[in-house]
Amino acid sequence: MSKPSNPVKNLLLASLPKEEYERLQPYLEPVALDLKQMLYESNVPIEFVYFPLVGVVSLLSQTSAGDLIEIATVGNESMVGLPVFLGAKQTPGIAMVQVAGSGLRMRAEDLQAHVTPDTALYEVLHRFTQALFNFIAQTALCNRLHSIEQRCCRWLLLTQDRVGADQFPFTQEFLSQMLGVRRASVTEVARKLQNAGFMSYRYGKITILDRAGLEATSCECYELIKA
Amino acid sequence: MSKPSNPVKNLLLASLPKEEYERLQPYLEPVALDLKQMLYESNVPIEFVYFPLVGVVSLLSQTSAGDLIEIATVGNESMVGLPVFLGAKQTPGIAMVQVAGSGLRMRAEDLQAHVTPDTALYEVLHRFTQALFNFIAQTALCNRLHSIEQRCCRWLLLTQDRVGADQFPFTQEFLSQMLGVRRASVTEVARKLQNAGFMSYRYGKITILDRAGLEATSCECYELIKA
DNA sequence: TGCCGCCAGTACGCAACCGTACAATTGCCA
DNA sequence: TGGCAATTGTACGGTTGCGTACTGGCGGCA
Repeated sequence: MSKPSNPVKNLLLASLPKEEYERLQPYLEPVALDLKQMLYESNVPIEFVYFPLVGVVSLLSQTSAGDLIEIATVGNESMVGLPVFLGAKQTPGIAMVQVAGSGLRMRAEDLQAHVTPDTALYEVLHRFTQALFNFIAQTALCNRLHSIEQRCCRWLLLTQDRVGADQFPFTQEFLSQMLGVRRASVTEVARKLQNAGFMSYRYGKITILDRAGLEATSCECYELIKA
Repeated sequence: MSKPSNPVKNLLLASLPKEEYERLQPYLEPVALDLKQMLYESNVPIEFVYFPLVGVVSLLSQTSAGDLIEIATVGNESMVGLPVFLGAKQTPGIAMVQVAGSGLRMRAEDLQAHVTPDTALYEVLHRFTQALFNFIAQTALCNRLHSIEQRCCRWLLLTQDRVGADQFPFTQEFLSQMLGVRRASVTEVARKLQNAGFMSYRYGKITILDRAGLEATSCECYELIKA
């Protein structure tokens, strides 16, 4: 369908014309994305933007009390560091690696200097901005209207989509922080989902067994975000 | 400080150089913003973008069940119709007039044609996009972590800021929909706030009496959004 | 092999909020 | 002016999720 452009496994970069990708390549540097690594912190100038290849990155907001809440997640379909693109040096938000992987990074100055309005990447980032908007809006709604069980399923599905494997590591404690609920609540839901045969887990590792079951238990937000 | 540019009371337009504003003026058309008017609906192509002069516009998300939730509000400091700027014809979101007023509107095609990357407005809209991002992220967090009373105060404060008057019309039913809670819950909070002397109201009209009191009862989200 | 730190299971009382229903009040308009 | 619709007040039981605490299982590391 679409003309083959380049072999990079970040979909955003992969969508670029070959020439443009080659022009940007000197500014791209491979990096590991380590679990719980902070890609940027609250109100600290952003040094790099990241194009994930493998793994999942969470965008978080935090209260002055230190509570963290996941606002959206970003995978290999997009970029971490949108504020740079939008002309901000820093944001009140936080970006943290949720599932370890790897990516390409670019200095914020290079993005600003070389991703100009006449480039394809610029255009794509605009569209991605809109998509992220919809994601966050859906999260705000979901946080207000849906149960822990529903949000839990939504999270598992979204994460699995991005990881691309049936199994991935994370603790209930971690998930409870992302969802902004008690760890005990996650345990209860997890047991329920395991009893239903939708997933199994032990000691920081989860295996998805029945996506359809999870989808049925999740809220519509999952479908909407995916689309 | 800033050079006086033009007398328009939309702060976004007012920040433009005089020449640019004059260039855009032919495409701007004054309109009334009527209570509960839909400026755009879910997944319907957006025809106009709006620069509010007076009044408040809510950005909403909705579920398939028809529940509406307020995601952010927009006043005379900005523009309604960001998706157009970001290259989307439509969004799953909704924009509805929450406090009646007036504004200027521009056809979506005109915005796309005349607000090009070399214009000041383009640059400003980028920054505004980032600001709206922060707003929505804060809403998502607030929806998850804060009480109805806190969110109620936050809403009143934000709305008063935008209205610029101590008194403005709205019903508890309406507010309950914005916050995504029961009408009865709003009634209870409203009575509490009235007894505390922070506000008074009757029959669809509210008067703010003690901003400091509201601010103390509100969550920090108000301060953060304002900044 | 045994210890210790991380992780998950479970329980209990409690507060917030919901769904719902019905009554009381206000203000518009016929 | 009287009636009606819109708005607000209030109550009640039920559910969800919270805060907290304690227990037990797992696995790495000395």
